[in-house]
Amino acid sequence: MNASKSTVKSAAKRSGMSRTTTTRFAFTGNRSASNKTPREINRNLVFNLIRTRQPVSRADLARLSGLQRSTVSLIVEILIRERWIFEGSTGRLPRGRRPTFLHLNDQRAVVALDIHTSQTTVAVVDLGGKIVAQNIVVLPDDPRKAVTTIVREVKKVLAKNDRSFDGIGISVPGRPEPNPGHPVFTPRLKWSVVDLQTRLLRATGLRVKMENVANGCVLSEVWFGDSDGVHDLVVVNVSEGIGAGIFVNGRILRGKEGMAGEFGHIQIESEGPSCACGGTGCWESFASNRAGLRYYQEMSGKMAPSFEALLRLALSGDAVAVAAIEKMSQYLGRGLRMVGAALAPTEIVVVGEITNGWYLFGPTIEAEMKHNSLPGSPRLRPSVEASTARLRSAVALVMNEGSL
Amino acid sequence: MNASKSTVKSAAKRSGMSRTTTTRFAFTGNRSASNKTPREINRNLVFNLIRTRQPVSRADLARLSGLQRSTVSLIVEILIRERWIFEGSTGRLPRGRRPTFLHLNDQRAVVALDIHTSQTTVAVVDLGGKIVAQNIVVLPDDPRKAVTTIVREVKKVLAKNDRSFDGIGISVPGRPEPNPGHPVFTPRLKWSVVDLQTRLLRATGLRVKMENVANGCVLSEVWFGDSDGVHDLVVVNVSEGIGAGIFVNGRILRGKEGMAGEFGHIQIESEGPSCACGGTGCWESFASNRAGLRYYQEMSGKMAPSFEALLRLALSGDAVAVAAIEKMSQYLGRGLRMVGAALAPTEIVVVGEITNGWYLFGPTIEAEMKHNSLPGSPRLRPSVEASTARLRSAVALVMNEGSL
DNA sequence: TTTTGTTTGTCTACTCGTCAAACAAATTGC
DNA sequence: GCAATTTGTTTGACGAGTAGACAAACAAAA
Repeated sequence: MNASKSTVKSAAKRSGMSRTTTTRFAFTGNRSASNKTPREINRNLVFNLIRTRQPVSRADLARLSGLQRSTVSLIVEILIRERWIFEGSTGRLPRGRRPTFLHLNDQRAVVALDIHTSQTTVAVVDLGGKIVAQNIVVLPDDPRKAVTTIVREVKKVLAKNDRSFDGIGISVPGRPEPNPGHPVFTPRLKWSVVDLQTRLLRATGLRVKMENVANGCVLSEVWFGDSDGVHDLVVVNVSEGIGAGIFVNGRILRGKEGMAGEFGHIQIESEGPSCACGGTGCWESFASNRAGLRYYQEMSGKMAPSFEALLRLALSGDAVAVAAIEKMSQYLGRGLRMVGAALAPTEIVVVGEITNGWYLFGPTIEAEMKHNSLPGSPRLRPSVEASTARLRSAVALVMNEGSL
Repeated sequence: MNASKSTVKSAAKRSGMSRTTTTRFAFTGNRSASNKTPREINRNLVFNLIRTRQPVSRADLARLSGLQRSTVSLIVEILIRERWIFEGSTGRLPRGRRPTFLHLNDQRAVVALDIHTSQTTVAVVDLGGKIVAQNIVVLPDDPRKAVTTIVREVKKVLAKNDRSFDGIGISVPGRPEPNPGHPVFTPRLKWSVVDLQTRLLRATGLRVKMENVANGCVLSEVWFGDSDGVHDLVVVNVSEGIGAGIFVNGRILRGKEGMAGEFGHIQIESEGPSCACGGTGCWESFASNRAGLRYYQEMSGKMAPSFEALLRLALSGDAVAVAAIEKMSQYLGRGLRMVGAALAPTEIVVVGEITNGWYLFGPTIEAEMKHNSLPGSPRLRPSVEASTARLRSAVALVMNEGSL
């Protein structure tokens, strides 16, 4: 009704005035915030700081977070009551009153499963990412027996380790999108991950979370990596196939039905070997471990028993093995350039067996990646201890509510 | 010190108990929240609801947002005081007391610039996305004069339109990452966008924001599109080159130095025409408008004056023109399959001249995209009125604080 | 016309959570 | 022993959302 009141006379002159209203609008999602919201946010913040900086005092937390000491104290009290952390000693000593140091409660742990096509690692990982126990199991061929074996091993490890278990985190090849109704894409497994999930839940009563290998490594990197301000990161997993985990804007990019990051099935040549996905010329048929094995066979006429064996050959000086992996590395680099152009992450981390020969093939991969690349080309580095990363991801999987 | 108190006896048994603690942890960024944070979030929420649902009553807003009516009233009071909205009439009438309807204040507006290599559109767009005035300017070749011309036209449009202007939003080809120190990537422009930015700021005193064309279209789609729950969206801009704007997890994916989405420079064949980026076999050298023109020349020996002309030829039945654009469409589809595999968005929107011939070439593009694609293949559609989308993006650019 | 039921928007009391400042406790240096 | 420094807690003020009561406004039925 009083719209006439808001008539503006001279637009150009008024423009200066309208700038006094500094507030603008952003998309903050479509969930409303209550007066409990700040506590939720700050609780997360404080917990993550304790996780990454432990041992740490309340005063330190206040300085790191920007919150008042009193607020930090209240939040810490809750975290202690809920057994996420506890008070302990040892740490940097300041001049004045001795601080009480806070530690992550490493009595809390998760069961971690790192599933490969043939073997599976069952482990216990504590809240701080330490691998407390570890057990490699070779699975039987029969799908039913495979699942039963895993369940048995999990129960064994639960009984043996006297901890408070929060859940089970599983790393699988493929895309086990957890939303109901959505299909599960795990072409390399002979048995059903959904089946495993329900049977584990029934057998243990624990929450079970599954995740793609590459996404898992991303979570590990983000939770346990020493880099603080990780905002962009792509993990490329090179094994039998190639898949990527994409971390941008503080979250994993999942995409429809969890299929984001399937760079391995992007066609990089119109002609090429046919791929399991039905297409031809997919990146992974040029740059995966299986491609390396194929090149070796083509070059030498002989067949290497496994990629690990081929890599050992190359590292011990076999020229043909080197040439085969070199060719694979070139294609790897070319594909990584594609990843860089698509996403422009600050960093690409390569996970897979080839990282064991990084000093030999890393330069080739990187050179090919940087060749003719656009500005903003990412840093490239091999993952340190991929197995650890995959197991550690279980902690993040089970604990993580939001950015899962 | 009292860590002994937290020792847990039987892990397997206790696991059930630990589930009572339902709260988990997420990454919520590293900024702490104050007790003003909920207001900030809810203010955004309410404003966006008014923007998309106007005219709308306070009671409706409460229902839509999940907030209490009293809370909504307080927020609305602020928004009215700050002149973002005003009370008016007309709207759906319920049984009981007549509601007061809230409208966006369409006296507030921005100047929108849609810059192409040769011509530029200067427009006034109000808060609701309505294009109030529009003026197409052909720029002189001389870089300095080009910038001067734009500044002059902006001043003219400011003087002519009696509104309260909040800023200037500019859509440019290239990647004008606004962070200081970062390089600006606009290879198709002969003059400096940074120069334009500072001169516009000095001449008008208004805030100036620049954005890549594709990202701009994303913003338009998200701000003014009728789809509510847009969470994944990729806009692929096909003109002289090819670039994509990526919207995931409620934000634009920018990447290092704003370079994310440069799919056009991904190599899809190892052999092919050399590209401006220095590489060979880039997608855009097979699927951009310029590729279409090249195909036509190769097929007919004749040269079409522009892609628009070529498209007109095709639409009027010229078989060679159809064949040329058909070939371009096949490559376009193949590249879109790549975009789908990389990001798995729910929807891909194509922007560019070719959308004017969608009924002819759309099916080819879509068929090629779906061919051998993975599960979770995206929907594909042409953008309606690309020029409008680009101009409207100015509003989002100027108003948007967070997801810019 | 009157009555009844519905809907809107405001008001008030209450709760939650952060902040700021004061304060006590603990520790080092002089 | 005393001052300076640092930690962690306590207290009150303030901002913000919730829940429920309330009056006003209106439509439909009596």
